Amino acid sequence: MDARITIGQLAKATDTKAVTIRYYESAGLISPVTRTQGGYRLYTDRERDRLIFVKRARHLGLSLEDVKSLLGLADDENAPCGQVDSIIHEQLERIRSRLKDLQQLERELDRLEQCCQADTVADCKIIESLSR
Amino acid sequence: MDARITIGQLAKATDTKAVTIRYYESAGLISPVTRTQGGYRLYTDRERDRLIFVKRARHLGLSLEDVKSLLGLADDENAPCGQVDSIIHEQLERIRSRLKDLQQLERELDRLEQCCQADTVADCKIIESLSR
DNA sequence: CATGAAGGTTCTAGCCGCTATAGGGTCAAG
DNA sequence: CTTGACCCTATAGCGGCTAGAACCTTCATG
Repeated sequence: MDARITIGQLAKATDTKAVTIRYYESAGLISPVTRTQGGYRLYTDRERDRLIFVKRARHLGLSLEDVKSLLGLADDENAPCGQVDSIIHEQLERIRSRLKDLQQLERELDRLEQCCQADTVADCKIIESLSR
Repeated sequence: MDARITIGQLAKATDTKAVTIRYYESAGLISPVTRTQGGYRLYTDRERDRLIFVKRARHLGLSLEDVKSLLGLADDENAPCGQVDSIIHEQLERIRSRLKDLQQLERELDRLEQCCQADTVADCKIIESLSR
């Protein structure tokens, strides 16, 4: 119980790279509970869970800053849930906005792709379209 | 005819920032035709057109590297058009792939947003879902 | 012709989220 | 005690800009 693992073991257990874990530490997300005399970072299950949390949140496209906020909120049982909601909501809005942009882009590229049947650049409608 | 303009005038004419133009130069996209004795960059209509080309291509989400290739191709009337096509085609595929990812993300975030009606973090389904 | 504002120059560093490299030190097994 | 796998810190790089410092040029005005 409360076993200590090294960064490499934590990395394997969470499918993260050790360098990334250290980077998260520098960003204030996850710290080792302690270190060996030689300076090796040591973690417990708690940090493993925390790292899994981070990975899930990152998978949602949230910034490290947002993930940090979520971790802070998760640590406080009595914190109001509204802040969590709004982080998720804002992310959803960002994603929807990017979706719109990309859909527009897809249409433009698709149109461009269709329109060129030339052999050389001289007659290329794509180049023409970019030059106007 | 063949009037020379400074970087600030070029910037205004193309709605680009001067720093960005210099950055494009450092990236090998657009150079001034000449300089004043004092070292000011001077451009002509040709560079203005080139910069507009760059902006349009960037608007399609293409990397500066791709834009550079397109510029090179556009300069050579006899270049085969296939390379242009494939740059556009690959970009379209990238966009489609990102669209898929973002649509998936939207679904996940939407589900998450729906599921939390709690007051505090203790009962928050979002936090729970991230912690599992 | 001198002055001063507006605009130009180069260089360096910062943003995000890592990733890679160099040059070392530590740990546990044999 | 040696070996080899692992770990440490520090620094730089990616893309596509953006911001700032410290300085220089240009040109219209008095």
